[in-house]
Amino acid sequence: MPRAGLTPAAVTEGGAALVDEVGFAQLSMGLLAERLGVKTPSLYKHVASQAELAHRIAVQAMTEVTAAIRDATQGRAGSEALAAGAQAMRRYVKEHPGRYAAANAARAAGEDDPLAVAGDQVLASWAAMLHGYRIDPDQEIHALRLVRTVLHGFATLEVSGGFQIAVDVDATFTWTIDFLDRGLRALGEAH
Amino acid sequence: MPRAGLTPAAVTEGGAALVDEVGFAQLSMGLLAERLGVKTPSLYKHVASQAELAHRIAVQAMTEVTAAIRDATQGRAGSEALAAGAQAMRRYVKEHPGRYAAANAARAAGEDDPLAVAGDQVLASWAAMLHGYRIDPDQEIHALRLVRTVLHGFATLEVSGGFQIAVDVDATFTWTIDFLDRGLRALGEAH
DNA sequence: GCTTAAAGCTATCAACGTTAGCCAACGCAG
DNA sequence: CTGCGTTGGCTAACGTTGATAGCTTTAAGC
Repeated sequence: MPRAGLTPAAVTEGGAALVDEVGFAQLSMGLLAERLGVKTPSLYKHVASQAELAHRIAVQAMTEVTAAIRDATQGRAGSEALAAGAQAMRRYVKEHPGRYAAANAARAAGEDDPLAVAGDQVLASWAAMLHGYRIDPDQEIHALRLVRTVLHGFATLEVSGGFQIAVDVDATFTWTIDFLDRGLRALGEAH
Repeated sequence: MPRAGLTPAAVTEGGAALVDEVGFAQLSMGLLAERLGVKTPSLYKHVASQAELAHRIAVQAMTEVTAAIRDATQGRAGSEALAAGAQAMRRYVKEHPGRYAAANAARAAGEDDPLAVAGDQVLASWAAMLHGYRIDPDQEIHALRLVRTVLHGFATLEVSGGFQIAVDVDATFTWTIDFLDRGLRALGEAH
C-alpha cells in the first residue's frame, strides 16, 4: 500500500481546514483521518493527541491573524489603521471560524508556548496601531484591552449567529469601528 | 433502595452548579450522576440527553442574567443604568462561568425556544437602558449591538484568562464602561 | 392493601480517543 | 541493484463516555 506522505504540518493544515468546514466542536480524529485518506491511528505518528492537534491549529490561527492584521495596517496610521486592521481580523474570523474557535479554546502553557508568542504578536499589532492616537500612557493598556474586547466580542457573536435581527451586520461593524475611533481620538486630544 | 427524588429541574440545577465548578467542557453525565448520588442511566429519566441538559442549563443562565440585569438597573437611567447593568452582568459571569459558557455554546431552535425568549429579554433590558440616552432611532440597533459586543467580549476574555498583563482588570472595566458612556452620550446630544 | 406510573438499577451497545504491535514502503550504503 | 534500518501506515484491542433496554422496587392514589 502506498504512503499518504503526511507530516505534522500537513495534519495540522488538514485539521485547520476541517474545523473551518464542520466546526471546532465537531473535530474528531476519525473524520480528519478520513479526509486525509488514512486510518485513525496513523495520525498519531504525527501528532501526540487530539489536544495537541487542537493546540497546533490554534497556533496556526494566531499566526495567520497576526499576518492578516500586519498586512492590512501596513503603511497606515490612526483611524485608517484601526479600520483596516479591524476589517482584516473580522474577515479572517468569518473565513476561518473553526480556527478562531480553536484559538479561543486553547490555553497557553507557559511563557514560551508558541501560542503565547503568537498571541503577544497580535497584541503588539494593536498596540502599534493605538500608538497613532497619542493616548495618555496610563490609559493605553485600557484602550488596548477595549479594542481587543470589541473585536473579539463582535467576531464571536457574529460567527455564532448572535446577531439575529435583520439589520445589516456590515453596517453595524463600520458603525462600531467609527464609534471606537471617535472615542480614541477624543482620548488623544484630551491627552 | 431509597429514591433520590430527582426532577428535571433538580438535574438541571445540579448540572448548572457542576459546570460552574469544573467548567462547561468537563460536563459529563457520569460526573453529574455521582454528584447527585445516582447512577448514570438514571439521569435519562429526567433529561433526554446531555445536549438537552446543556440546553436547559443555558436557558437557566439566560434567565438568571436577565434577572440580575433587571434588578441592577431598576430605578436607574442613562449612565447609572449602564454602569449598574454592566457590573451586574460581569459579576454574574464571574460567579457562574460554566453557565455562561453553556449559554454561549447553545443555539436556539426556533422562535419559541425558551432560550431565544430568554435571550430576547436580555436584549430588551439593554434596549430599555439605552433608551435613556435618546439616541437617533436609526442608530439604536447599532448601539445595542455595541453594548452587547463589549460586555460579551469582556466577560468571555476575562473568564478565559485573556487579560494576562498585571494591570487591574476592574479598573479596565470601569474605564471601558466610561468610554462607552461618553460615546453614547455624545450620540444622544448630536441626535 | 392493591394497583400502577415512574425512579432507579444492571447489563449492554456504539462511538471515539488512544495504545500496542506488525508489516511494508522508502532512503541510503555498499 | 541489493540489503538494511527507519518510519508511516495498518489491524486489533482497550478505556471512557453517551445512550438504550429491560427489570425491580418505590411510593402515590384509590
